[in-house]
Amino acid sequence: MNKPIQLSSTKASRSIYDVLRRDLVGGRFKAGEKLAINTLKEQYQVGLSPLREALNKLAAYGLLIQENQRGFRVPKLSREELDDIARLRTELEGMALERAIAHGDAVWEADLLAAAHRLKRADITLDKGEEWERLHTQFHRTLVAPCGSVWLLRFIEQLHDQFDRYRRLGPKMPTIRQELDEQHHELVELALQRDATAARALMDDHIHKSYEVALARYQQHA
Amino acid sequence: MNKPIQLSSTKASRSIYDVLRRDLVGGRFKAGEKLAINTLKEQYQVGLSPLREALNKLAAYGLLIQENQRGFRVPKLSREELDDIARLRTELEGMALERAIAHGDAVWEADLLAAAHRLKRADITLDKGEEWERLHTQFHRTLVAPCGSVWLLRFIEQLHDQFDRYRRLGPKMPTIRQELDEQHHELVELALQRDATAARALMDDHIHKSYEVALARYQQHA
DNA sequence: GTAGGTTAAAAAATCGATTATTCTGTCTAA
DNA sequence: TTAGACAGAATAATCGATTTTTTAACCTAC
Repeated sequence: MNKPIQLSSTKASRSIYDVLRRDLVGGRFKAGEKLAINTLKEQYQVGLSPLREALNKLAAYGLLIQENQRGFRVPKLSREELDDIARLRTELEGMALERAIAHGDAVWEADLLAAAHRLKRADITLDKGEEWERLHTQFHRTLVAPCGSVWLLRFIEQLHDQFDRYRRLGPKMPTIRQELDEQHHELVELALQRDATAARALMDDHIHKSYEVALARYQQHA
Repeated sequence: MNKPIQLSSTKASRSIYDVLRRDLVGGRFKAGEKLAINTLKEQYQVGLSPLREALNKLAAYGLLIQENQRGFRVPKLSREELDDIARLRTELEGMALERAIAHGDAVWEADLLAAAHRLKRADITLDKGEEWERLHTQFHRTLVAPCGSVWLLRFIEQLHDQFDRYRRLGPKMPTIRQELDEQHHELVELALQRDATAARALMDDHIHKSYEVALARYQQHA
């Protein structure tokens, strides 16, 4: 981290939260790293106040650790936490999927097909950049959207971000990655068939496969 | 809201977050109310920067709504949201309780007895002020503490705060309140007996009774 | 009489500078 | 030689003032 990153300007100060969140999830900061506020200020070309407010929000969200009078730090990663996040994500996202299948209407079906299609188009190009990540997140969000619980969706989104921090540091593993891509379409099919049990089982497996990708990093080094 | 509230001083600026959180959960602000930052600044005797950072954190936590360039607002209350919070709290706190009963050790047993005892002492005095609330929260936290999931505990705490916003606006209902007090001891007994199924069932009922207290407010007016 | 536009007042957001705290390296004493 | 304390530098937190944006009132034109 040492060069200016974003100058998308026009109101950038308001979106500094989104940019930082994206960069934190994307692993542009080292885990455990201490954030030098003045450096960030220059890198992101924002004032101190908006920056500090964004950092405070990110700390409350769980993407940063705020230490007494010692600034902000990127949370460390651990296998224990990865296990925790994966397990809880399985429970909550499974729960939400069942409810979404029970309540989703025709609009949802259309949205789901559209989200899956956009994701598939991005799969094909194979470069899997920031845009693929966005579409992938959007797909999973659409899948559980009509679950009827605002708070459940909120927690799932938070866990998703946490999980992605780990997953995106994992190795390529093209076989598993391709299986994961295929599962997205299978999830849509099961959802449209309103087969909650099968859909939930597939979601469990989907998260477990992603978990294995993330876990592979710990089995290599450390 | 129109008089200075806290002058506990010494480092008050750092704890403005805690004070505001307590006051928001405790219902000292009207639901839907717009917070006038300059007024808050005077009421709580803090500077603008610490105050704004606290408000930002509270917004990320879900106790405030942050509107584009229009400051902060206390979230509205609705029966639909109360249903959502109660249902999700039942699921998550039940899940955590089962895990805690499976993993809790002897230290936990002692902590639990202590927390229940302190709460009972406070029950007896019957005035049910801020101190009772603190002990009550602490009791429920102790109950699920050894569940093994940092993230689950985090979400439960968040939901607990949200739930309490509603519960504390409910009517007296002394009969139900007394039943609730008694259930705390029964929960401890079942936890010590490691009867996860019965404990979870009792927890479901416990939350449901609290839910009825909170709900009563909507059945009266509105 | 009302809709749309203009302007003044209020409030929120941001900035630049100041203050307080923590960190780091060095010196002294046991 | 090492532990502890001190001083200076670096950094975080806070403050007061400024800028920007929103809100509300008023005016004009249709």
